[in-house]
Amino acid sequence: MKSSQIRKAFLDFFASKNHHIVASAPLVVKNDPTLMFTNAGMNQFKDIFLGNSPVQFPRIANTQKCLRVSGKHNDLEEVGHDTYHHTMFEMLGNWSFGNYFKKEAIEWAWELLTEVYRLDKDRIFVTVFGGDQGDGLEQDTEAFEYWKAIIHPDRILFSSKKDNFWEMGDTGPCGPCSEIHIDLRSIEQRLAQPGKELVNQDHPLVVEIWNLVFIQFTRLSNGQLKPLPDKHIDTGMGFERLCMALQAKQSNYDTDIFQPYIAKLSEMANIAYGSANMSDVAMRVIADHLRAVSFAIADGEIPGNNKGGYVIRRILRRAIRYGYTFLKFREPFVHQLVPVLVANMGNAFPELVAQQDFVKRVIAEEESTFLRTLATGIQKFENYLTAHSGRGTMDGGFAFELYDTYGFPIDLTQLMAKERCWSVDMEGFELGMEAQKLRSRSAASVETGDWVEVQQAFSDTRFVGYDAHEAEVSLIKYRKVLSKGKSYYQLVLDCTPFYAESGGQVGDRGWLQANDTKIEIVDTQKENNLVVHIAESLPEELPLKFVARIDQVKRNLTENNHTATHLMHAALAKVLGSHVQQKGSLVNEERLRFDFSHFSKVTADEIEQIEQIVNAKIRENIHQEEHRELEMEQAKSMNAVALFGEKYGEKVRVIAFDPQYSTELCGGTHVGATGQIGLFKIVSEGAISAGIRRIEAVTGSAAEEFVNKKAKELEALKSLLKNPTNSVAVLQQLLDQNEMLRKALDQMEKEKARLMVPELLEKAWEVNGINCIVQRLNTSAETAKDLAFELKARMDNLFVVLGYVHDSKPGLAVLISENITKERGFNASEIVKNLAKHIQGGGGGQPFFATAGGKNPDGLDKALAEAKKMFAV
RNA sequence: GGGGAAUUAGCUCAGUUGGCUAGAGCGUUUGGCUGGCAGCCAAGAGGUCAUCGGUUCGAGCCCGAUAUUCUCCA
Repeated sequence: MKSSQIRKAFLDFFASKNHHIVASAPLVVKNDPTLMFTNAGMNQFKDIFLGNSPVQFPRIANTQKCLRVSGKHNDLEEVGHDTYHHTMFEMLGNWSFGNYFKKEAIEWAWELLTEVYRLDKDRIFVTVFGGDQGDGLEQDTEAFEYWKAIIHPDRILFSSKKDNFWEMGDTGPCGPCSEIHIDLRSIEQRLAQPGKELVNQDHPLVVEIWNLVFIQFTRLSNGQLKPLPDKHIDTGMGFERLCMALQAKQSNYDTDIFQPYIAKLSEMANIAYGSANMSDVAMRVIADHLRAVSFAIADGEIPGNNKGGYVIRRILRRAIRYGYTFLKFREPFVHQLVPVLVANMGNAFPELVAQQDFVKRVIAEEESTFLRTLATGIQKFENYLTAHSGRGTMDGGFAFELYDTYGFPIDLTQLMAKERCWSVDMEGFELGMEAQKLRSRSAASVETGDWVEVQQAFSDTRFVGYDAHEAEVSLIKYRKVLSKGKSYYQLVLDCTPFYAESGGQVGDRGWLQANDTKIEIVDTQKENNLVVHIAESLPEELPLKFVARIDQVKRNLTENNHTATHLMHAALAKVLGSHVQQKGSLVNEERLRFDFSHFSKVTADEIEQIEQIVNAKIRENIHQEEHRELEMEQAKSMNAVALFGEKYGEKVRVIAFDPQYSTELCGGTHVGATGQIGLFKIVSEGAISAGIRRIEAVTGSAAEEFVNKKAKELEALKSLLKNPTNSVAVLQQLLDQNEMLRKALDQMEKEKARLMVPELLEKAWEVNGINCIVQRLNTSAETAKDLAFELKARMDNLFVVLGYVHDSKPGLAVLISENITKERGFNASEIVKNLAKHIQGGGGGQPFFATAGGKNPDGLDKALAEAKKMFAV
């Protein structure tokens, strides 16, 4: 069975059991402060489990792309070294939200595995939760009974809380689970040791393939468990492992999910897979990481230096590093695998096909950046070895600096050191690392208190802000949050006119008022689907009912910018082409910022065209067309623009300004008619990373101010230039002229020095074969220096002391022919220091030439006199 | 969000306790030599040492701010 068929069979099976099949959520998580990437199939249903969102379909199944780089069983550094760890993987899952429970979950799992996939029943073992004293929980006899009806009790194992009790986090929904394991060893091995003994022992061929979680409790922050009124099923089956089992392979990497990349890599590197351990590891690493990185980029997470972007960068760089070291690639290579990936997975994940070029380009760019980083690191490394030759051990601090500051991988440092028979002080390295981690952690801790529930029976905050700017609301719950020594409160209301930050539009500000108490709301945000109103302080007595009113001025200005963003998005596609995809957006009351995929600078001409189109649309005063509750299919038929990497619900909202021109899926708020925007003006355009440009723009009075300021600046410049007809040419001429004059002046100074030379040479006197010149001048330090060097060129065996006063500051220059410094032991630096005492200064230089400056011009003659004394006739 | 670094010629980079008339290789220009490959020799041009301010007799170097870029951690 091919992997694509295996995936399809799963979805078909659960569809036949009345499950609604949903698309995989994006890999990149938005609106959840605790999570950067989707790391489990249940992520997109978290709000349903938490009770923040209503249940639309009680039965759901899907395949979900997931990414894990850390956690109890996942360390990035291990991926590729074994046969079954991955960064990105697919999780097949079926869900019940308050619908069926343990019986059906167990029976269907068995039916699918043994009747559809026809797995060998003798190879299957299951585990059941064995109870836990600390939590006061009995063993899960219910699950045990259901299993006993279909599988021999010998094959059922009871396991501890560690393995068989699932929790979402420190608090929240949780419950016992039941795992299905499969023994893929050969008959001989199975006879030699019963598979039962290897379950949960990290054996590569006795693996868990499916976890059935029975959510029946919620854990409170005091650690207690509270039974849930509605019980849920949450299952997850590792797709890659399932394929390994069904394709009778010994390793996930031997399945048709990974082999195409390995084959291609093997061809590119001209190294057969299986020929050497480390090259095999490298190929597995790259095959795995290629998938993770490509999917993340397609979902909008670009390699970068913080948050999710940094995770992606680390994964990609790890792939490059393995290719560099073990497959000897010296040019970007990972991006060449993207077409293979698209050919393989494009069918199941259309976003890959649509974004293929972009993904390829971003990866290629990151690859060449990293290869450059490696090159500078190698140079630093070599410099260090030369500077400390003979030591044999590299200082851990330096190794850390190489890693921390120059991004040079520590294992590469170790490898290169080993090749030279050096070692690396790893203790010192770890020390530096720990200090770094400590700093970061202490800077970013957030403490959240328990929710104080004021009212029950709550499903979803109703948003009324599209139509109203104020509303009567009641408080549902609130909590206190501590972050970086500051505390604030989060409030949840039954309904609200406050728009919560999302889709780039900032959250509303405003007030909650009840009789004489007034609470200021400084921001509104979303945590998953939960709308939280943020207040810096709360009154002692908290009323239950309020009038909620938003700051309307801020909202209006924000709407101007949001609508302008839509108009510009459409204009960009028109002017630049259809490859323009939104990659990020920020809309607040001051300006708008829009990131989009495009591979070259937007020219001044194009900017002008874009502004023209947008301003024309503003002047048309187009009325907003809003469709609040559309089926996704309907929206698509209207050609509404949707974003990759954005999770849309079953019902979507569509905003159009002239359906022929701009139609977008959007939850944000907009102007009633475009004329309100007044004026649109692009303020800046630039690159933000490979293949992504950023435009910032302003509207309304802010745009007016911007234009006026520019005009004033230009006026001021022109009037300084005496209002010429062609001010640019005049300015250029002025700059050229300035450069020319500067050089001419330089020449003059040198010339002046040269002219003084004969006169000075005449004043020279000779003592013991040394030609002495001591003279007071009226020049700058620069000229005196030139002069000294001119003299040196004309006369041998020279000893020169020149004194000068420039800008009412005295200075000295001492020059001695090099042969004399050596033969007679004179040192210009020491001499000048001595002489400088008379002018209250100090100085120094090389033995043959030194300068000094001072504060007291009156002492200059004294200094020169002393110089003369040294060589008195 | 918190650290560490970098910014010097068209490019890649040196510049060691502040004393520098700021260097190298590549590239470039000119002249000469030369039968191949990155040909050889000689001479030259090319720098407000990122920007602004400070310390100092003196700053490419020290201190502060800004900008841009790189990088690690969360």
